[in-house]
Amino acid sequence: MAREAYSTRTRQRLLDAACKIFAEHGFEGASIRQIAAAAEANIAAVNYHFGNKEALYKEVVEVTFRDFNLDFTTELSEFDFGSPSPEQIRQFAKARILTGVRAKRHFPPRLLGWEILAPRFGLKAMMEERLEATEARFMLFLAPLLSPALPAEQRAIAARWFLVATLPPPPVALGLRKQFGDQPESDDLARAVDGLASAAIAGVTAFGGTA
Amino acid sequence: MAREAYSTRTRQRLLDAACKIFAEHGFEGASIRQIAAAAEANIAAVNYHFGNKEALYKEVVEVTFRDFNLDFTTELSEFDFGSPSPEQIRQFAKARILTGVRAKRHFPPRLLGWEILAPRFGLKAMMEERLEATEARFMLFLAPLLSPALPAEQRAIAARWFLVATLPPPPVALGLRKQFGDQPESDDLARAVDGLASAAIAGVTAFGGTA
DNA sequence: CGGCGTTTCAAACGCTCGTTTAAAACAGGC
DNA sequence: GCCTGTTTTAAACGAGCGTTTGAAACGCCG
Repeated sequence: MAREAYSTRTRQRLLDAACKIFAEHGFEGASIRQIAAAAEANIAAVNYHFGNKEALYKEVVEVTFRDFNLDFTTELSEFDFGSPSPEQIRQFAKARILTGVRAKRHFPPRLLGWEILAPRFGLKAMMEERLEATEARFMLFLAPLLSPALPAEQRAIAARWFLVATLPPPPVALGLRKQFGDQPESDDLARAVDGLASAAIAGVTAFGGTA
Repeated sequence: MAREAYSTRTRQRLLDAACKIFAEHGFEGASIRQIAAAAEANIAAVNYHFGNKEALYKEVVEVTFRDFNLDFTTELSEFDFGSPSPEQIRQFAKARILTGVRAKRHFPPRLLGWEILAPRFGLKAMMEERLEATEARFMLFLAPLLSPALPAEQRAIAARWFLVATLPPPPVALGLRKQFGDQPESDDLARAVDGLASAAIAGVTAFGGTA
């Protein structure tokens, strides 16, 4: 019992350190030694608790994305899919943006960034699977904003665009954090998030048009 | 003369291969041996022609970003800064999007992605410097679209957002390329680019608002 | 053809990486 | 207080990395 707690504490320290360092440097750039040092553990502890570097990385991706609700299943489940109102979509957008900006500890967008640039170990398939699984539901959710005349393949692009636009990429998220990082509840931050949500919604609404 | 051509040909092969492989795997993930093999050259050739891996990488970033007009100085220079029309901004957005989608050979957005995630060797400073140098001009350029009531710091976010929105990130660019990669001049691609431009413009226009 | 810089090449260097090993330190049950 | 299984540790291993070396191959000029 106490023994287990003793052991799992080391394991947890390693996992926490790995989340931070993998997000920061990517899979290739992070080293076992670096992670072990940050966790104040022995180098061999990683292999003892996780098997190898790859398994550790997989677990890091798993918990990071789970914390981030990357497949946004839980986010979407709160909304009415029968007839979502624009206001609901707006709430979804704001929640998604805020998650990205607030996620300080592990900085999931960074890890996601590495995965997008260089998907590893079948994680690409895993992510695509998740995205496809929720894409159909998401299209229903987004439908009220899209012009009815929009062809199907353009709808797909619009949906992906909206997801990207509401997942603040590093240049934007970093800028926001630099401005508001110390006051995560400030009105200014809320206004900025509001602005981003407006932009995303207006953008996806205008997607089909030309003028 | 012919000797020089002989030598520079090897150098060029190395540079081409390096552009491709660095964009694909990043700095850490790419190896000199891999690059040399792709260029059908000896491993030592890299050090002979470029000094070391870091110098090669710097040159790769230099030429890739130059080709991509990353600082968009040349792009912007074609426009009227006194009183740019919305149509000019639209042209700028479309040109920027198309550049990202069409850039097949070295896939500059990928290299940019690596640099954003893990800036190296002072390139971060270089990029920030370039961006800051043109940011003021760009704000002037973008002014007609922004609500006059928008505070300064929100303008900065809006501008950055617009740049990101018109630089298709891998999920969007790859989707477009998968759909239209084999027909880079098709009407469908033009329509998709038009849609993206509309989205970016509508987004940045709506940035300040709340409804 | 012979001498001379330039360019290429195979081999080796030192280093760091992920991983393994075997012994030490630990906690709990008898 | 010893025995047992679990966890931690220092040390070493082989592999791959970026880089260096010294000689071979090359193209050119007198």
